[in-house]
Amino acid sequence: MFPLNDHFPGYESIQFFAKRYKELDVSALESYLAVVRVASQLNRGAEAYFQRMDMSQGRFMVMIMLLKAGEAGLSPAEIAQNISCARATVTGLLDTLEASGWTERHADPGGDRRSLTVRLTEAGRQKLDSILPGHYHRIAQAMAEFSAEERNQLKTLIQKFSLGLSAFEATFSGLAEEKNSEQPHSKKENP
Amino acid sequence: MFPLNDHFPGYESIQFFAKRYKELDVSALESYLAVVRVASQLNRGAEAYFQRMDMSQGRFMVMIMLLKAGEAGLSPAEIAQNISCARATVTGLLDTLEASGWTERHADPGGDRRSLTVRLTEAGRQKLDSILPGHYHRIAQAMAEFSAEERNQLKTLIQKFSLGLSAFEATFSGLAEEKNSEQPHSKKENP
DNA sequence: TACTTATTGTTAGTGCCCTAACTACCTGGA
DNA sequence: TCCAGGTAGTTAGGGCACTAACAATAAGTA
Repeated sequence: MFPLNDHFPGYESIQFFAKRYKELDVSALESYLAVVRVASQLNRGAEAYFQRMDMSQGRFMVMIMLLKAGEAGLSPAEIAQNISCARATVTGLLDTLEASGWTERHADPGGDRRSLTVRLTEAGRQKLDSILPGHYHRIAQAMAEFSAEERNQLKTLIQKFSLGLSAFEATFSGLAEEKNSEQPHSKKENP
Repeated sequence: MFPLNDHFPGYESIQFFAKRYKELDVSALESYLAVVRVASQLNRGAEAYFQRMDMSQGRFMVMIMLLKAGEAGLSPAEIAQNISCARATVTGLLDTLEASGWTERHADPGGDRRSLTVRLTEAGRQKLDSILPGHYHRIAQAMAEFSAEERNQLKTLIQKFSLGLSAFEATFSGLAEEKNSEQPHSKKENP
């Protein structure tokens, strides 16, 4: 009923590709695909939830950051860095958020006339109060069957996986790009 | 150097939110965020790799499915189902793939004049041969430090997590939608 | 057989995020 | 002091995947 997608990379399927490509490490691919699959499921689920709340993942992340920043606020550039997206993307997100009345742009109190300070409005805080409990509930439910030890194991293994990925990416993007300051895409982390 | 994004949901950050929202299950959220973070990293990495190869994740998945299908080919509707995307999306992907000469649409041999059969061309197969070894190499590298047992643990825990997610989604999307045949979004699974 | 209902692939239009290119502004060395 | 070079936010334009609606065709039923 809800098997996201059973067709795809089932065991026989992996065998098929393993025969054709000797670089394929079967058990590595199995774990990898399991993670990818859950990633997709996660993303889909979150997107659906946020959509029901008249919200998007990107806008949500901005609001989360601003809630945490409090009165001090954040500049668009800081937001972009924190949620790992392009500055231009933040402009768009803020336009939408501001149209809804959930954030405000103010002149930088520090006197840099290029810079802005963005703050959550009271309405914005209330919006988050209407979204976050359900969000956290979803997450708690998803992990309900996990023992404390399992949670730790999962976290640890995933982090190790992340390290493995990073290390590898680093080696060869290091050659090609070397110095590519403006950090591009990536995204999707929501407390 | 490559910490994707350290700013975001660090431990102190979670405490901050835990104070504000009692629904928040700290250890659940920690594991959840670890997965989400890796998901993002994964996606970003794959996207970067495919882009370098003049390819996109969606088009790649279509080609993978077609390679597996062989001479029999697949209809656009089947492709959509297999990779969990909308039929309209497949139309677009096939337009692009066809323009590159990697796939072809043929009249359905079964005689259903609504339906098409899509097949990989020889050039398409060669394209895959130029992409997949690197792709599998990436994956093998990422998992290189994992013992057989760790790979299994990771896979098992992730699958359990997936089940937890599904079970929960099912309960309340069951109420609202009930009968929403045309399966929408989701995506991102590539062997 | 005629009629209703379902399915196929496509088009049109939307949202989100990206890159590239700008203007305005700041900063640090000749 | 002046000016070369960096940084802030924005605009313009593109890619990809989605939904909604469509015409053509198939299948099920009275």
